Amino acid sequence: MAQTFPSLPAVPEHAALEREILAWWDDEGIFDRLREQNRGGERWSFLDGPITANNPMGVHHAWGRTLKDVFQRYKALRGFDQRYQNGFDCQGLWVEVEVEKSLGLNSKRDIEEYGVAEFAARCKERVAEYAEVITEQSRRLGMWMDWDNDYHTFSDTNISYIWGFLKAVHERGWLYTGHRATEWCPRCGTSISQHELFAGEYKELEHPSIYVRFPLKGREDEALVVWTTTPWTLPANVAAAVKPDAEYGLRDGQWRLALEDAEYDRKVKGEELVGLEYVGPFDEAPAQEGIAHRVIPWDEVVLDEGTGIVHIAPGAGAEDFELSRVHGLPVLVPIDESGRMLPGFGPAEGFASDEAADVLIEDLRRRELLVESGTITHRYPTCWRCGTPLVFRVVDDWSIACDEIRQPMLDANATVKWTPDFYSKRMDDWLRNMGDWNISRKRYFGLPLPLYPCECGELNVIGSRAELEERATAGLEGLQELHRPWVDEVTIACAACGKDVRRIPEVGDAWLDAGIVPFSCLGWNNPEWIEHGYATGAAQGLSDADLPDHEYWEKWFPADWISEMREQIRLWFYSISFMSMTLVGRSPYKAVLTYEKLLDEHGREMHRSWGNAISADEALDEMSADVMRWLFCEQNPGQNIKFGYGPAREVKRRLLTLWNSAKFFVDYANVAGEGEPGEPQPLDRWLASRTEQLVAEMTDAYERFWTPDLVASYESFVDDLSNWYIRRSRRRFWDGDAAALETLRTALLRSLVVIAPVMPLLAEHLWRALRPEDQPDSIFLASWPEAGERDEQLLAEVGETRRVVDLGRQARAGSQLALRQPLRRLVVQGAPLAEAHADEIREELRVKEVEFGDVEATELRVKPNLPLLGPKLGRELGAVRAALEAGDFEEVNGGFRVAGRDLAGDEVLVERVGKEGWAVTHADGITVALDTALDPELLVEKRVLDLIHELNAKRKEAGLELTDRIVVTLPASASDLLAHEDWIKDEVLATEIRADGGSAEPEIAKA
RNA sequence: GGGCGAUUAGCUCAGUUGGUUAGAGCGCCGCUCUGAUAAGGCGGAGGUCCGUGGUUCGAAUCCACGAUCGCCCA
Repeated sequence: MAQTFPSLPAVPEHAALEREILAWWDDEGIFDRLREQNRGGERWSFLDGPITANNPMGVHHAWGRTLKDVFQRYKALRGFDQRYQNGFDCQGLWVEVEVEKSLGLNSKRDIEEYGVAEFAARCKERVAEYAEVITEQSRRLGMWMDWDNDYHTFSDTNISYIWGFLKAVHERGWLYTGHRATEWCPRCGTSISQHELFAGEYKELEHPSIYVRFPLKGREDEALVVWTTTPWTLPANVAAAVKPDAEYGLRDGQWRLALEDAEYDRKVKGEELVGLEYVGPFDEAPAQEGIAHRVIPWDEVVLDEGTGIVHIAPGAGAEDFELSRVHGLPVLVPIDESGRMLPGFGPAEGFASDEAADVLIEDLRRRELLVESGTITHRYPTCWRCGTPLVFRVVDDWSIACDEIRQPMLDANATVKWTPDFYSKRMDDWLRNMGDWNISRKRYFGLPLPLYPCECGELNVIGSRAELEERATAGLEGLQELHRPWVDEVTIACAACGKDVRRIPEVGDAWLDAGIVPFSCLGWNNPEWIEHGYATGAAQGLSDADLPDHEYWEKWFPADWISEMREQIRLWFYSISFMSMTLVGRSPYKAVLTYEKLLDEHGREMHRSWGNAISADEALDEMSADVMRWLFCEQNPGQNIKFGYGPAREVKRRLLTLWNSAKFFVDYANVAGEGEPGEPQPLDRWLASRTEQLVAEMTDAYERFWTPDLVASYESFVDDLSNWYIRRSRRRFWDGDAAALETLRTALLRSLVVIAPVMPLLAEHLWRALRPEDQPDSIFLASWPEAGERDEQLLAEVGETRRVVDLGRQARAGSQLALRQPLRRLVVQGAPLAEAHADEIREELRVKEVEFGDVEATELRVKPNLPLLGPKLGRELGAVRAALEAGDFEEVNGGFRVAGRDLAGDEVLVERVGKEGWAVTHADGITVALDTALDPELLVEKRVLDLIHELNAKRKEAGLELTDRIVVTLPASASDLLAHEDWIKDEVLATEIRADGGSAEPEIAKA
């Protein structure tokens, strides 16, 4: 081996070597070369779900991005042509809120005063800034993507494709508008969806707690008493609900739920109150004009708080709204988007809903309708973005009816291969339960919904930018991009009556933006390829992405594989599937890898305020990219990962074994120079087979998208490599045996290729240190090592041999005899495969002789071979087992007679225990017996070995090189050891040994 | 209320088609090897395999019911 290798430091400096490799990849254009190499090969279509370009990436993103990169790298090593387009999610409320924060804007009114055009510019700048940050972090993680060709969901191209989808939806008759009761954030001025509600906090808040009289009509001096903590909802009251089967009592002119031990003037069932009319609390307000207030029945009336009579305001409560549908009640919405009382709603108009309380209470008191007034502290939901307490509103929303697409989506899901597979059931469950898709948001920087309803009743839906330009009657000249405010200036002619119509002001749900990606990025229905055609509108200047033609879409749709976290079942997986099923009736993906949530290493959520959050930058610096990737790959994706520096330290230590093995090779290969190749050994063939086994296991795990098996297989391989092959072969390396070195190097190189997708940087570094000159300079340009033939017999033999050695070590440990004490004999029974490896067992256990045969032990232990005897004996097995355990059996020519049955030799497992003067151990049917008798020769050899050990320790202490020769001076008392002079010289690289030393200790000097 | 997961050593987790004494890593204690190792090896302590029933010759594993935790839906 003429090559010399750059020496490796004792431990890897991960962060430094990673930066070096990243820079080298850039300098050499390795990624470009890889794509060039695979161009035109078989396709493997990956589709990247967009990451929100709104903040730096978090460690939880790094998990997903690691998985994506692992499988793209694997497929690339196998020569697949792939798309590497990264995606950024660019518009919607997430971006708006961050921009508002940075600008100090506090409401929609603030935004409008700031200027919607200016605001859009700031949003765009924020996206550009964080797209760059995330890109840099992703590169640092080792992710290979086509970074200048990202797709941005706010491009006009993307928007135009979504318009096409919405038009298709409308043509199918699925698009409708309607009322909806929703939690509402008065600061953000938009509704809070259910999942956003859970993301927010319930805070302990103090609110008014008041009891109000509702005088009954036609019953002088009788009134219902209701309780509320939201006085601002009273001007919207239209009904009062009672529980029909509960008892109510009248006392002092007030109807309330009847208490058991109280006296009343009259008691009735709730149902008797139903239908009564009453005077509402703010009947004089214009909004209340013409409203008949009556008592309605409701089984869900809460009886353990309040008065058992519930004030119903369908425009200000979810349950109230539902009741309004059942009972045909009018819906009055008393507050505007910012939570202010609307004109016409009584004395507090113009006040914010929480500030209205005092005014309203005072007004009620003046009119003698107030029974009681106090405060209550309770848990109340707040906005997850800004912490503002939420209110209820009924709003107009646009939705897509989903009943017709439900079954097709379920059918499509049945064709998808999910990993882990139980997520498939979750997707089914979501699809079976999914409600209509609410697509409108009352905000600014988002997808402009292309809906132009006309007074004449026609709903015009524009299907593309081109169509907009065609039908526009004004406003086109200022249309710099398909965003507000510019797009709002464009009017079109109504298709039905020809009148000018305007767009609705709403923007779209961000999942429309992401869901169209399988079409917009791949050029669906696009007649000709447009260079940089994706970099339109707000995306201009941020990306060079082309808009490919339809032929391209045919090639790359559907995706062979996608991977995102489990939330995406009801988000991205759902939206791309919905849109694909609508447009082309096919699932947009064939296989999915989904993963759970990232927690800190103790299993708590990461929170900046708890001090347990780890940023991606910090993690990349402190634990390094490879180690992070290793942690992510080690994790079962179906379970939450506990991520932190503790687990990272463990990984670093385990990677050290690989490093040490590589370093061992480098050190000895350099010393050996052009050493003579020694005889090929069975152990070499074993390592080659073991490597093929690794390749097969790894290939299988990649094909199953199951990363934990990658890590497990690799760690087990490295353990075998280091603790069996290298340790067993050290003497050959010392001798510079080229066959051993080459065997080790081949195994290292092949194993590095198969682990490279998991830890690309370290693998590349070691590849570069070890690669033969005729191999590619980057590991990623090497090809996948197709698993070759392996000698299963040999693998089994070595497995059994190691088993015997383990048992032998246990026997030695039990006998208190140090391993440096040579022994005469080891007898092995029940391990026929190990027989060919007797020499290795002899060396490992330092015995003179290994004998395969019967251990003549004083006691036999016989156990039933259950897989055989279980089915055969059935219920009788218990008796046989008990008899064997009790020792109640006799040996009959190779088999055993027990409990009246004859058992053949293979139907039992025989172990032998206890023998005078022998140390015996057994497991799994293997028994080893170690002769512990010592004799003078063995005792001297023990002293020689002790001496060798001592001298080598001194060499190390003195800092001698591996090749330095020494002169040894022994104390005179050790002169008898000179009988083994040559042996000692050989082991400690001595040129001379004298036994005339005056000191009690042996001494060494450099020769 | 319905659906989907999880529950195994102090901690983090494996556990194949149901099979003999349920494993690994970390941590703790003791011993030990070393011409690569900051490592490695061996042993020890540490287990109600969430619980209760059932199927079976045999259950951590399969079935039923329940508990706790997490997620989704209502």
